[in-house]
Amino acid sequence: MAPLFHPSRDDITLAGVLSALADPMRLRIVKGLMEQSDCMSCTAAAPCPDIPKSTLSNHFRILREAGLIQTTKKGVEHRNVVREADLNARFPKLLKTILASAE
Amino acid sequence: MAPLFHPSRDDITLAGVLSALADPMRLRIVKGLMEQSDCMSCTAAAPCPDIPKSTLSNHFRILREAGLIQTTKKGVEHRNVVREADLNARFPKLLKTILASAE
DNA sequence: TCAATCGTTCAGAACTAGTGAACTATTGAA
DNA sequence: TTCAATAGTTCACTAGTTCTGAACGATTGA
Repeated sequence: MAPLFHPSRDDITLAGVLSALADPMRLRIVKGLMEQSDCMSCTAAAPCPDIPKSTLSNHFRILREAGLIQTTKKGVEHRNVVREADLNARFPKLLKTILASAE
Repeated sequence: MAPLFHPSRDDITLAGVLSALADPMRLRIVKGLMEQSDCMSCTAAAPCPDIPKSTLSNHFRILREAGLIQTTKKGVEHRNVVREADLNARFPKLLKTILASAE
C-alpha cells in the first residue's frame, strides 16, 4: 500500500490551509482533533455519524495534503493529530485565530 | 441595472471568508486594498495587469458576496474598500492574522 | 481461514471556476 | 445629440473539482 503523503513544513501553503479549512465539516474535524489533544481515528473524528465513508476519507486526505493533520496507520485504523507546531511555525497564530472564529 | 449584493454583517460566514481568501489572487487584491487605505477601482486593485476582465469581475463578486469588500458605483468605475470594521466585529483579528501570514 | 472493521480508490453525476464574446452604463468630446 | 472610449457585468462553454456508492485492500480477532 502506498504510504500516506504529508507535505513538509515548508511546503505548507496559506492557500492550501485556508481552502482546507473553508469547508465547515473539515473545520469541525480539526476543531475536534484540537480539543482531544490526542490521536483520533477518522470515524471518531467525524463531526456527525451519517457521513459516507468515502466523503470522510476524502476530507481527511485534503486535510493531510494541506499539511493540517498528520496521519499514522495504527493497525486497522488511522490516527490523526493536528500539526500544530508546524502550522504555528509557518503561520503564527493563524490556526488559533481561525478556530476561535468558529464558534 | 441590478444593485450589487452585499451581505449584512451577521450574514458574513467564516467559511465564506476563508474560501474567498483561499485564492491567491483574491488574497492579493484584499492585501492591496488594505495597503491603500482608500477606495480603488477593480482594475487598479488587480494584482497583475494581464488578467481577463471577466475573471477579475468574478473575483470581485466573490469577495463582495463573502462580505470582504464593499463596492460602490462611482461613475463608470466601481470603488472597493475592505469591510474591516464588519470583519473585525465578526471575526476578531482574523483578517489581520491571515494577511500577516501572506508574506 | 473467515468475517468484521477501517479506510482507500474508482467512476460517474453534480457542481464550480476561468475566460472570450457580447452587453450595459457612464462620461467626454465633436 | 451622437459617437467613441472606458469600466464592469453577464452569458455560455470548457475544464476541473467535489460528493458518493460500489468495489477493493489491509489488519485483527475468533
